[in-house]
Amino acid sequence: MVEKSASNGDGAEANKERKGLWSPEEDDRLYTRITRHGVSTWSSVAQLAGLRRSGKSCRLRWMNYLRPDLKKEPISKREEETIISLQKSLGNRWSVIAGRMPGRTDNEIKNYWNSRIRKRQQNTSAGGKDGGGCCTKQGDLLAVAATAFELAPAGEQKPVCTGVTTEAAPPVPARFPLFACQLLGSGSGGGDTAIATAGTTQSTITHENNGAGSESEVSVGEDGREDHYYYRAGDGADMDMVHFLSFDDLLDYSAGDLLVDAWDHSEVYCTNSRSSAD
DNA sequence: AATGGGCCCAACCGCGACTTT
DNA sequence: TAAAGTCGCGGTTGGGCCCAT
Repeated sequence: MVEKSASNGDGAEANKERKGLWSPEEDDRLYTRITRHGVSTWSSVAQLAGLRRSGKSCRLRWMNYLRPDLKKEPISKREEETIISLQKSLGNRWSVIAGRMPGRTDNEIKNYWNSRIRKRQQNTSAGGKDGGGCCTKQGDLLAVAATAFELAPAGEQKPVCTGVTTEAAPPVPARFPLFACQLLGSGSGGGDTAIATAGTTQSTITHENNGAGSESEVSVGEDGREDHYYYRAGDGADMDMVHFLSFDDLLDYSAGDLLVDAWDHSEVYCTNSRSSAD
């Protein structure tokens, strides 16, 4: 870093903006100022706290280190899986990813990604191809669900489903970053599951009840109404257009409406007037 | 014990978006 | 409407730690 010592010399240097690592005294000043008086603008915080730091630097220090709600423990395996799945669907939108992971900062996640996951994936991609895009295997779906469950802030981790049929499948979290659905179309589509992350336009659909565990390309798009997406099977697939909703929408339902298996959402659709077919 | 390389992570930089004047 | 100020984001840098040699 630019400088290591907390205290500079006097004179001209005294008015110069400080850079580099923060001293405990600076941390204390900033923390005290913000917890007592809040933030109007970051540049004023720097001034009023008596810090020779830019507002930008103060903001960064607070957001990445001093904020009381930050988790101090290392990123867990499940959190890592969350990062991987969210990065797949959202790209390098670290602040959005961090928003889904309470207690974690964008900088922390970005660093973690750059220093560990990306390198690991680079190594493994030398061997086998990672198809990219969305999850295509039931195991992946469950893994994503498991990690997503961890996303929910403690107060929101209310199990909303019963009758989970597989030990690996957790309850649907209160806030789930993904879209998921069970096809309602007639014929063999009825037992299919689909999952896609918000904002994606392509995914795959996994057939479970036609015996083969095969997959079809599907497209995801908005049907013109708010928070309302459709799934359309690709060429050759034997299913109709279906509606599905984000798990965030599940918050709109009373507990009684949500007594569904994590991977059997048909009841949700049945009770969701907004998602009825046109 | 010395040293060189790799890794981690705190912090800076540049830029675009947004807000205020 | 334009300019200035501010914020927030993603990319990058570089110091320090750890470990193998």
